[in-house]
Amino acid sequence: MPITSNAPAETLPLTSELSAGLGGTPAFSPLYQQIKVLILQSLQGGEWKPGEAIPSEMDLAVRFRVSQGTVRKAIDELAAENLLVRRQGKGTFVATHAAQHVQYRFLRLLPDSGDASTEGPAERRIIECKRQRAPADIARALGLRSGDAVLQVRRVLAFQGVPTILEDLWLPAAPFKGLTAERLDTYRGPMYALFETEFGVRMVRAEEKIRALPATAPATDILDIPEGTPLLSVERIAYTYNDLPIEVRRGLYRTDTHHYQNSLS
Amino acid sequence: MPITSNAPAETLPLTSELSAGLGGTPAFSPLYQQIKVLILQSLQGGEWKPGEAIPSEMDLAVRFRVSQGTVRKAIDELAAENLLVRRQGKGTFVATHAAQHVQYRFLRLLPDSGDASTEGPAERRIIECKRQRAPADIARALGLRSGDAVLQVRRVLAFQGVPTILEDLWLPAAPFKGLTAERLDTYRGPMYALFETEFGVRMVRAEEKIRALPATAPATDILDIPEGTPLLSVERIAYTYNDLPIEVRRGLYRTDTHHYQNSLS
DNA sequence: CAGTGGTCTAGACCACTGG
DNA sequence: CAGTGGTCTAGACCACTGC
Repeated sequence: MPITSNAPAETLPLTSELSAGLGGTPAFSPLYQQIKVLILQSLQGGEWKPGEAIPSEMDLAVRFRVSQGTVRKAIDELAAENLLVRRQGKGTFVATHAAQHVQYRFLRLLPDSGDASTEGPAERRIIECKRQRAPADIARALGLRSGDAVLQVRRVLAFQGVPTILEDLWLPAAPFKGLTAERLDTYRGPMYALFETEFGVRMVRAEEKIRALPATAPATDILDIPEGTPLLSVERIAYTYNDLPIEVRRGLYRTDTHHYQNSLS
Repeated sequence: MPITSNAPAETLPLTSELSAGLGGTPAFSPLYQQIKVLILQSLQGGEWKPGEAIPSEMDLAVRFRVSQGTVRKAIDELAAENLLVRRQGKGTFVATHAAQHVQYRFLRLLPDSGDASTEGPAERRIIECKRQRAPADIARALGLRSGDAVLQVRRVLAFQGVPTILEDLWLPAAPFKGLTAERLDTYRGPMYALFETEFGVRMVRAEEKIRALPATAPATDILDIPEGTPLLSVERIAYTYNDLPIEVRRGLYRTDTHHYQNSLS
């Protein structure tokens, strides 16, 4: 047990300290959970960047003054949450939205026949990217004060020439200072990969609310469909480390040749 | 290592035997994976029924002649797949669709405001349950020959008096022999729980394809909505053990007061 | 209090990767 | 070949449950 450590290790994980809170719940936290938090902090602080390898399990065990098995369990959980990727014989790497074998990790829309690979990459077009005051609902979702500055992006995704997705995004202006339509247009690769490399913001997980809605004003033109055509409305809130909401995205999906795929278990 | 076992243990897990396949791939399989398969077979064979406790880790370790840690890792994975449920201090239990704190584990439709608990349980009405020959697409999805007998069930779910979901189900007739509208009507609890207790069929996972469609003939009447109203079309294939498809379900969801909720990571 | 799952360790060995 | 993650073991101890 690393409890008796006196040499300056790192941030000493101490079960006893954590347990010694105020009256309430004992708040017992296993060692590996504490290690997990420490690793998380290093990820968050940018000590290891997306795509890079983190130190080996043995190195981390020495650094945190615990056994390899304990580090292992911490990494196991982080890998299960898709924050880290293990590769036998090579190392453990920080997950990234770039250079993954799937183009868009959070996009669940697939072509009805054949697989996505036969379809080729989506064609993207940025319609606008402007700075504005946050509407009340967006501010609430992002944890901002109503009226705080946000960036709004509108874009279209097309598959094989057919415009299929119209999306509006809202991002807090502060962390994304300098984001322009030009930059979005010229970047090759997923938008979330650009966010990682340019702004150090990594999208970790997201929640989506899905509804069926009739097509109205701007969507009918942009997606070239008759008014009232049923569309899939996908409202996403994406979170970065520490469950901090960092993006609101509202998408309208045509589902005449594609479908939203979901796995339940 | 249990390789040298000569006393009749159970079904001796032998890495070497598995590796000794034909030329092709070496097909190395860790011990814990082999234990996992053995546990899976016991689940499948009904040795432990849904809701029951399986033997303790130590008992299983003795039975399979491996260490507790190896059994533990096998159970960990089965628990991660929602086939088993661990309860500290009590034991490990076979997962069940009955008596879970969520009413329908596979239903992702939630009320827009408030949580599902404030809404109360769904009211259910069976419209029909008939035996027929499988249409080609259903037969294909279920791995049957076209024309094989299937049961078709049509039902409506209503929330607070508002009919919201119209569902059609197809089940292979053989395993569900004796299923009637009467039985479905009188059963209290999720339909999947009835399938477990009455027919020994446990739904393990499912895939859903989601689209937006305009309401047409039967749905307009049953859900009491105008023709053309956008509805969420949810096509589900549910699988039992061994990835065997066992149910096709086509649902039409009203999403004016509810939404389909999904988590991405 | 006994029995269960949960944590932690230490050490041995295996499988995979790349130089 | 060395270095990495992956497997397996054995044993000690902890936390939770229910009798």
